[in-house]
Amino acid sequence: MNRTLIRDALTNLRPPAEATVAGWVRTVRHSKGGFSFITLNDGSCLATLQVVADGKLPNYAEEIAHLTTGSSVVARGALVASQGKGQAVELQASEVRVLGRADADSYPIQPKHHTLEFLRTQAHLRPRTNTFGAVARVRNAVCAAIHEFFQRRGFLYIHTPIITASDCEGAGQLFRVTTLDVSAPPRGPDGAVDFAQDFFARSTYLTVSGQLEAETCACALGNVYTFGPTFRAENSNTPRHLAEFWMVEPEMAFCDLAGDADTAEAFLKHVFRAVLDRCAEDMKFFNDRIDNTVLDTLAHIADSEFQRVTYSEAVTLLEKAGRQWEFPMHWGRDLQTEHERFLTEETFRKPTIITDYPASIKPFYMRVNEPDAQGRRTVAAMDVLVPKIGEIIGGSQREERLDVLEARMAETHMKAEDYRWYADLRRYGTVPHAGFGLGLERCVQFVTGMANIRDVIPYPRTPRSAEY
RNA sequence: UCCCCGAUAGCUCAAUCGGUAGAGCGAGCGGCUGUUAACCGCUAGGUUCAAGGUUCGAGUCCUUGUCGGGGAGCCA
Repeated sequence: MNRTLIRDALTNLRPPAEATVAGWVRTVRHSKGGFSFITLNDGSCLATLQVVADGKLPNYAEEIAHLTTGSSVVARGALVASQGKGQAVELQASEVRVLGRADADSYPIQPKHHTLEFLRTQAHLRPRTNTFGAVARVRNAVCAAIHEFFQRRGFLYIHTPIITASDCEGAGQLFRVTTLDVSAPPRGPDGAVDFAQDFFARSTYLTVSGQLEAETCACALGNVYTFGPTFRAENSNTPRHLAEFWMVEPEMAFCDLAGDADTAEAFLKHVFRAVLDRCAEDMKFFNDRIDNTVLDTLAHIADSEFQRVTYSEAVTLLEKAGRQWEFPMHWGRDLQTEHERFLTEETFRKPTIITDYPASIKPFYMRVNEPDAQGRRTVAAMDVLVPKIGEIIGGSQREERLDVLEARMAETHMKAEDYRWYADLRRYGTVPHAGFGLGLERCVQFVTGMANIRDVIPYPRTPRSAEY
């Protein structure tokens, strides 16, 4: 069908102009004076187009007069200046074709306010609402900006496996992938399930991170990034966690922690600026209806330096804050949510990059720093914290020294043979390299102000929830 | 997984001390109107999440479970 997107009809066409539009009915107002106003949305933008259907249309009495919210419609006619007050232009229809009716008694999306919780139970229809349409468009703009940032800088987009045998130590619980009959799996002599008979002749899982594989590509191709789905079987029930989410993971050869942090900051600023520039209408909606701080916050961040502090400096700040912490802070403990929020929301009031965490609380692959003046051992790790969401990016410089890496693996009782391929990168032509991971949904949450991560992905997967 | 809160009409909510369930929106019908989530009138619509328990009597109190929300942990 050769149709005009409503976005283009509203912004690019200058009346009078002929146009055919197609979409779903938001509301209908009938006039016994002999015509109807059909408010049409096609998802191309937040705004709707008012279609005026004259009573002389051949299907007026039979179809148009009984049109309901949610019905799909194709309308052809002249785009003209509107006589009414709510809109600049409208479509004076010469033809209105009803493609599919929506029974008003059972259609769940009524022309009224619905709670986000209710709409979550209608995941297949909620994209037809203003909020979820806007989320979808902003999410798309974020993804486009992500690719654009890396492509402009010469990063290669690589694809790391979804099914993996490695568990990226410490990154959480795994979903097992198997074709074995779960009601009667083959068992070995010791009674344990014999995964040697499974599809891959070994235990396999859905990936929790493409980082280790991305490192192998970076250590050949220079700068690369992955952008794909990631799975965590953690029983996390919060507005910030999903069992299936999308992660962006750049990996850069010949790069240290400072370069990693520079890239992360430039990256976030690019994404925020792109959304402000390209999704003005949707962002105004979020600012008006969801969170009246998002526009100011994004504009401020896109133009200002991120705060950078070391973990040790952060601990000192927290100790001197003169606050009663639920979890008293001292060097060596991980930062709790209350500490991260204090730093990013109260102390600095902007995105904050915390670096150089104690080695004891971070995974084996992070590069070990020289001991500090007090002889404390840290690693070249960084977390980027933003107000309200908390950690939006986690990254590090990777340990490129074989002996140090092997010692760290031994410390944490890892099986060296499982990571032989990973150690090979250090065995043959090792280079300093660094990277980070961005949770796409947390980024979309931050940009839109949506409070619950389940509302920034079309079909959220969380514990006990995969209905659609 | 732990701690709090909640579940009543299609949706959003109300129901006093434990006394027999009500409104708005939506829907149907009628009226009116270049209307703007229109407006006015009428009508229909309920196993009060489930299972037990206390009581003459339970939407209301108790127990358990299910689901939802917030906080925490884990993290992105």
